[in-house]
Amino acid sequence: MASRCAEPIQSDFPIAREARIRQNDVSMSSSRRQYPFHLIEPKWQQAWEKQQAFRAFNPGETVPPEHPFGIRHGLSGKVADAKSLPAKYYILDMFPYPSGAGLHVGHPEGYTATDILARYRRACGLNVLHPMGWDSFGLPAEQYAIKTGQHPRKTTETNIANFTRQIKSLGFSYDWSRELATTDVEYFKWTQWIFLMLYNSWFNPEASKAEPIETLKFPADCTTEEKKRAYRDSKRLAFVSEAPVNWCPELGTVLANEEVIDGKSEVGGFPVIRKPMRQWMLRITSYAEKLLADLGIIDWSDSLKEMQRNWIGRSEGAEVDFQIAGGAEKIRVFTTRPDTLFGATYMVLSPEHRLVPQLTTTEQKQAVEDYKKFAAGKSDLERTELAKEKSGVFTGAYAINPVNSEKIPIWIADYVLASYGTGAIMAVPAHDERDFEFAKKFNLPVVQVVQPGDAKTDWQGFTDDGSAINSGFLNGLSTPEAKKKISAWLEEKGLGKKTINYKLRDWLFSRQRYWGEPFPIIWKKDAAGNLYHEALPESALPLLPPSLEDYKPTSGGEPPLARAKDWVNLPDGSVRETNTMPQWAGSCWYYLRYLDAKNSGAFVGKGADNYWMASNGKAAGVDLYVGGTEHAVLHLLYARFWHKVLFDLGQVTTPEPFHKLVNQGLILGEDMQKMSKARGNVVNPDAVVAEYGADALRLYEMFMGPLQDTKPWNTKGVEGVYRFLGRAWRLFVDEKSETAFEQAETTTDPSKHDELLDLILLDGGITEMDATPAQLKTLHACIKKVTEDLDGMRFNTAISAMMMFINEAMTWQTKPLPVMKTFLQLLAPFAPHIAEELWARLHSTFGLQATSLAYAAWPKYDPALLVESEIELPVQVNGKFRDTIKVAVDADNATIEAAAKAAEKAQPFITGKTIKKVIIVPKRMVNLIVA
RNA sequence: GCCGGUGUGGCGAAAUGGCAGACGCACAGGACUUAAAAUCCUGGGACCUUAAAAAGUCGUGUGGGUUCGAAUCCCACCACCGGCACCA
Repeated sequence: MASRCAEPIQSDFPIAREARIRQNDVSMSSSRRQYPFHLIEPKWQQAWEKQQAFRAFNPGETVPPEHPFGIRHGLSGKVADAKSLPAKYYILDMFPYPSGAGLHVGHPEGYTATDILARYRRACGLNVLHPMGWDSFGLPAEQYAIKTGQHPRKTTETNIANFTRQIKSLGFSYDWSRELATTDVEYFKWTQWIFLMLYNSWFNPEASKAEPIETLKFPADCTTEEKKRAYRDSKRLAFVSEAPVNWCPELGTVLANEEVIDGKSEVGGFPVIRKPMRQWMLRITSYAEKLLADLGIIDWSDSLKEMQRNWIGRSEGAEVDFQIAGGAEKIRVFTTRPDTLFGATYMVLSPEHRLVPQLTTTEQKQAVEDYKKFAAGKSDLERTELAKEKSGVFTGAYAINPVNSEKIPIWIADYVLASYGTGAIMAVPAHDERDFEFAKKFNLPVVQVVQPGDAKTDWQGFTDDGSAINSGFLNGLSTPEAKKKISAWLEEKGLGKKTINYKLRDWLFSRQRYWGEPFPIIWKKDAAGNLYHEALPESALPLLPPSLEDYKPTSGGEPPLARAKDWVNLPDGSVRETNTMPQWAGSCWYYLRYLDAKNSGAFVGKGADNYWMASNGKAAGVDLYVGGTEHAVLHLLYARFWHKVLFDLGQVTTPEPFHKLVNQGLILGEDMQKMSKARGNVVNPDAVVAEYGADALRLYEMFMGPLQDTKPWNTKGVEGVYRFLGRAWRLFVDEKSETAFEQAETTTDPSKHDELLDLILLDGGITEMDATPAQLKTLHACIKKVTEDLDGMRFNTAISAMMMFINEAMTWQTKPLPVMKTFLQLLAPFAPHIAEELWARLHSTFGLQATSLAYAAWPKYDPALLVESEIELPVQVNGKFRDTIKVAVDADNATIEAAAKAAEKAQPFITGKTIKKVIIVPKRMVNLIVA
């Protein structure tokens, strides 16, 4: 605090002057720091960086002399092999997109949680890999380039520099030597390389895995080179498809299904329309079954697994062929209810179905054409909005129901999707809500074929299981039995077979953008003048994008890359692919690159993959992955898919990338609304760090509540944990160090900081005396709670345990050195700067050798110290709490019963009554049951 | 509509079958101070009673159930949040 006036005041004038000065003092002292975090935090951040304290070592790498990891584990020089290293722990954050807006308080929430655990596991003796990087391709930098002409790389670099500064100011223990950006040439070279792996592979259904394209056998009719090429191209995991895609005019690009929400783009919320285009697709549908099944071997939340399950959307049923009346063709439908076949009174094809033109009768031709136009013109958004009202037209044609030879009309309607199943359905209006609605609107017949178990239930629109009626040889069978019988019957007659369908669609993988990875693909013409594609050789990688003056799509609607004529057109007449990959490409495998970030010969070295991804006894893959829930069906599904392809091709050793995954909850603004610029409720971490320090921000974000929960920000809450840190500081530091504080407050010269810190002295109450049993008990209770809570990721309650320790320790006259040291170890993962500072001071003051707290072995609690000789037991009468009694911890039931019956406050409730029963739960409570 | 989650003081929360509300915020009172800030101490779910307390009653979204005993387990309902949504 600034000096108080000790001199007697002499005259009126100086009084006024003094008052003015004091007023200044007030405003200054209101921002008086609890402790000099502004000196401590940069100091330790620099120390860690200089020491490379958090560098993780791969087998074969060299541990520098004096490195704290080497000291802890007795390692120096070259690490011979994985066996000479301690067990690994790979803890990963979802890397951020470095936006121009900078870090948001939501980022440090997950990052702090992982940092605490990384530091904890390091203290426990594990070799911890904790990396950070940048998901730096993406639209905003490109849009800025279109507006200003500034190259997206420039914008990206500026933003990365800002993110780096912000993240480093929070003291996270990342291994920065492994930093990567998806826009690095040396990184996206390998993204392109993995694309070539996909391109050069096919999914062998017999082996149920991806294999090199060379293993694909050609069918007999593939006689020419052209036919063989076409056959191969139809089987590749990366293939070209001319199909209706999600086109977003506003963004000027196509989007994947996962990027379209309610008919609008996930980014920006712009309308999306269906448009047929030639696009690159990845055959993720081949992996639907594995992606579903392997959810069983990973430790993710049920809700997240459920989201992926729903997205994959597996459903079991049968395909059934319907003969067209008077025609040669058959229409194949998919149904999950083959047992209702007798109730199929009409059929519906999607308007785009390939048989529609040929089976439409002349009379209906105009109506069908008009309807097709109407349906095609609808945007996805309109389709959803109009979903309530069914529409469709009759084709004039009929089909034959194979079970009863009935002639049933064939309609087209847009409630039948071309892209699911076979694009055609048999309609059973009695037992399907949509068919029922359609039948009502167009007066089509409804035939009941399932009897509900409960006679009171209306059979119209009854979609549950029941028993079959009006169904010939199925009559009387329960729905599951009927399904089995009809499936067998269909297979026997060659009319159909059991099938599994998925909602999951192949992944639309190309974008009409500049700021993404170019495809390593060129297009050529064959003798007949048909275009075909060819991959560039690995030696041509990285394929760099051309430099452009203008980043807009061409006036002809071609992607921006098409503007670079010299780049597109090759001397031999072939042309380059001008689409680029989506932002997801880079994020699909970054966790693998961290394992071996500098490898120039492979996307990841075998040894590195083996060591970091191998099972650590419990799990294989990334041990813990923390990030937001917004990637549930995007990044997390795509990355699993790529990983499985790489696994099948022998490129990685684990079938799943992320063993345990935790979603941190959203942080809302103080007004309980989602933080947004428009609402003006965004909290800037820089401002919080400037006012309270990084340790306080970290601690507050963890103290707010459970990591997974959504919770509102409250600046007063930051002050609360900040005060706690201040109390911790004052527990260690002599109050006479005030002078140094005051100077530290006013000094802006950083070269004075060390000097000022040297003036701060330890509290005289800290001694080398032995701790009292009570002190040991307080400490060990805290060790136990913090350790268990860290294992369970319950950071909020771990912090409250440390608060209790501090509250108790503040009453101590003497503070035993070992107790104080151990407490700092518990605090270190949460608030590493203050803990390191006090740790170093304790050691130097007592003439001890200090190694970085970051690698000090995690303390163990001694259960013997926590044993109570006497315990308090609640006494209940008829289940209601009445009193507590004190008994010896090992008291027998008779003693407890006697004590309970004698409990003073229980007397009014038991005197004059008979005790029928006594329930004693050892060490928990006594319940007296009276009549 | 379907799937998943959540519901506890003025607020963030704790307790996962055994003393509801730990820890923190906000608030109130006190100490220190000429004063304030900071710090330290004390208090606190509601109701009833009281000078004050003690005692008592009620209390974890609502209604029922299981149990000696329920915030916790079961059934039904309500509200909010997230996801999916014509997927046959």
